[in-house]
Amino acid sequence: MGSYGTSIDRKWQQKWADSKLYSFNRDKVGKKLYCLEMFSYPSGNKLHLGHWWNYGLTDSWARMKRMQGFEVFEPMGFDAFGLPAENYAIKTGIHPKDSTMSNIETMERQLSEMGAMFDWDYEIITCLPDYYKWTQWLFLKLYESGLAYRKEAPVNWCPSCNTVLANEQVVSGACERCDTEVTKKDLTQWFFKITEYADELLEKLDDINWPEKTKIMQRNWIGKSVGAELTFKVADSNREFTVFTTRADTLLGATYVVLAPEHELVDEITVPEQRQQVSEYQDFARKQSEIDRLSTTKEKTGVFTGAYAEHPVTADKLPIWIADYVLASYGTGAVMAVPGHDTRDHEFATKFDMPVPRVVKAAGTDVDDAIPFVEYGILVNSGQFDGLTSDEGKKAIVEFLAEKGMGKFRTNYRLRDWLVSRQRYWGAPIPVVHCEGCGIVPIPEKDLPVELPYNVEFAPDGKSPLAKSEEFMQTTCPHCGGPAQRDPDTLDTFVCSSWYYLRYPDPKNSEQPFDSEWINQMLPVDMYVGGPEHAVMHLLYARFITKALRDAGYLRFDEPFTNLVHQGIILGPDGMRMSKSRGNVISPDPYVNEHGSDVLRLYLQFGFNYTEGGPWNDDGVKATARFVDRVERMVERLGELKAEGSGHSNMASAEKDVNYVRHYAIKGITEDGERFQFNTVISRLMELVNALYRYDNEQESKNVSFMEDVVADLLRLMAPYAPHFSEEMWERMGYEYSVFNQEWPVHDPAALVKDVVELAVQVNGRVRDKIEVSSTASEEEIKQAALTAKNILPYLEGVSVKKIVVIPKRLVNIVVG
RNA sequence: GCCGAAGUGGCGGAAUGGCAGACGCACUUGACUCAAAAUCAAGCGUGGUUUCCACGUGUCGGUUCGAGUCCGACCUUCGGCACCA
Repeated sequence: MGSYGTSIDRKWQQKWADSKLYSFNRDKVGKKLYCLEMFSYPSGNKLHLGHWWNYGLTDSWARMKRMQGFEVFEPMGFDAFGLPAENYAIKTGIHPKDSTMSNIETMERQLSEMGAMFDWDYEIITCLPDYYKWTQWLFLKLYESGLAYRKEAPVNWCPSCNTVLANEQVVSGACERCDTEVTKKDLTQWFFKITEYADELLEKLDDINWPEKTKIMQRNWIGKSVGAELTFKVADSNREFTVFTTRADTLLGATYVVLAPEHELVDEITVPEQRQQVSEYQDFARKQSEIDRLSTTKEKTGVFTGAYAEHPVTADKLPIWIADYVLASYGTGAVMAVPGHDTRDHEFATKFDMPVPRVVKAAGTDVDDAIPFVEYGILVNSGQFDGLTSDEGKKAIVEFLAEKGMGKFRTNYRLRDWLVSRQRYWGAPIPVVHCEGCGIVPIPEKDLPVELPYNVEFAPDGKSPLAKSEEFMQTTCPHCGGPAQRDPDTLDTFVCSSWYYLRYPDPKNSEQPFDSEWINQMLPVDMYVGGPEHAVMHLLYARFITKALRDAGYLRFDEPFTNLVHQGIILGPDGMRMSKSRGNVISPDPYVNEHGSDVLRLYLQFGFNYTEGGPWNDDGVKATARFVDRVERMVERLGELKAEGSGHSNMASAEKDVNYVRHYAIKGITEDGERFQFNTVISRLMELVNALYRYDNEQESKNVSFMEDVVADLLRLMAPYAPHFSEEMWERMGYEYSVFNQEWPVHDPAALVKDVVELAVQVNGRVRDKIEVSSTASEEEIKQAALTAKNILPYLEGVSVKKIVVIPKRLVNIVVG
């Protein structure tokens, strides 16, 4: 057994700390590389393998960058507000602050044992007043910019617990605590106007180096659609409503209209005889989740209101229905139904026995094809618009209505404004007061933070916990000095995490959230690494906040994260997501204690694909422990050989072979490490070690100084991936501290040129023989060698050669027929 | 349901459209050992008539001299769906 283990981990962790090896040198900001890992949420009491997977492996990437000459900034902190701590408090009576701070302490210890380059001088914890003071400041800036506003919005409501539920707490339509059926309730809540930035959020995706799939998801989430808003009058009434449509060309095919069950007009227009049915249907819709409502396979439902709308062109009477497939939150909450040309409308009309006229036909056909026909084509049965193409028709119809003030072109987004109010305790208080005389009054910046009181009642009883704290609620109006009440809600924790990357480089600043001059040098983040579960929401919110602060004059860059990588997810051994309730959470501690931190790190790197993850299985941990021992034995062996003092100094073919593997490894490790492909990095290290062993075993007389050069390169290459161990070996080789101050090796292309290369020879795509040719052979020489290869000749008898494809250094394919 | 991915030996996983299975695990055999462990060496996709041949990357079809890789349809699993973070 080798000597590597936790005592070597401790030794180097201590030395790194004492020598401040990883302290960020502000004078070198010109060479800065801001490497950020999504910070941890301290809900469980311990770090699990998923954290290691994210932080440990990204740290290896950052270490390589450091050796390549970058001044690496790699901070760590905690996203400490949130629902789980509050639920835990309701269950156990332990205060969220106490449980959170104690979890953080444990996690800090475990993170130190990982041996990452975190500079703890820059730690941030979002639930502490010196951080959330600035989260509140952010709210005020958005408010000043007109980007924060209040409106009514529904929340999940449990009538039995009398409380607001998170989506997570609703289990198949029922409250997770008491199993009562969950309904919706409207509350006035704060929103951030992210939709104002919809276009920029869409366009600037082109400028950032993110996984393409993430960009696609964001594009789809924003969901830009270009269309028109058309106005319909309610018959025999002075009321009217607008619909959003991308297919104004099909307007003449509209046979009815549908309002969302929540649409404000529904109660006003419903005729008495339909009232009961309508209100029952509204209840039904209220209990459904949005995902259910958007299902395209479930049977369509809906109810007639008894009222009619006037068709804006023909003045025909169109029945007004309500149906759950129309959402209040998208477009105008109302649609014109064109069953001949829309799949959902078609299903609905068929079910309720309504006519299905056709107003668009495929260009160049007389016979109509599928119904509904959802493609573009030529307008028919559309009166004055007949014969126009769909594109021309859209334009003509909207312009025709626009003249009458009943239509306009309009772009609509699927993206909705960001609801930031939470009726919970464990979050940053919203920094406004409600004054009877002055209305909503923001707290002046100098009075921040609005501190979260420690003593409150968490029990769910229909009120925000803060609303029950008199001491917190009663205050004076900063404007008129009269009595006022604080806002009892707290901010969504996504607000805390939407700007933390701006605080990290300047975390102790008590005058401002950050020094703009400094932050404009340190940002944007050069590499951001976190889970794919954050592909849309967190990343979109952070991008929005960056843009909002830029426009408020605090930042000079447009995008917060230049490069992004998503690590995959390490599942429990059962293939399910690790969770306390499933009892499949794997702790890194036993592995660290038994084998040392680096063995776990190496195994995670070697055993999985970083962007895919997979179920945990520790069968291979022993293998990486063995690899580490193998390297240690090679270092010892080299010591013996040096002591013997024998050997030679030639670079003969045996040395050249080792040198090839060495430079192949340097090239591969540099390239694969760069793109987070750690499993092949470790493979290349193993191949290099295997080559050294083969050389040592097979060569009677060895070139010891050459071997030492190779081992030195091996340790440099291995250092990012096994930092404690490599540092120890580096010291044992008698080299100067620290291996992390060494320059990253660069491969020599000449060492990778082979004199003779082997080519596969195929006949009609099947490998039939192999030939060896000089690496400088011409295409003609290669063809001749292939055509005369021993095993090829039988395949050429009685057929003619039609074509020969030569792929240099790979293969020759002889096509015969 | 919608959006986005992924499916390769007994297992983890490699493969700029170019010899599928690198590197490991497990297993088998040999060396060393009184023995075991450790270590070292060799073998290891399936089938067959075994210097060779056929088959083989979720399923079916297509493009190509050549497809794990590109295209179309489908199946399964995973991530997200706006109050878990």
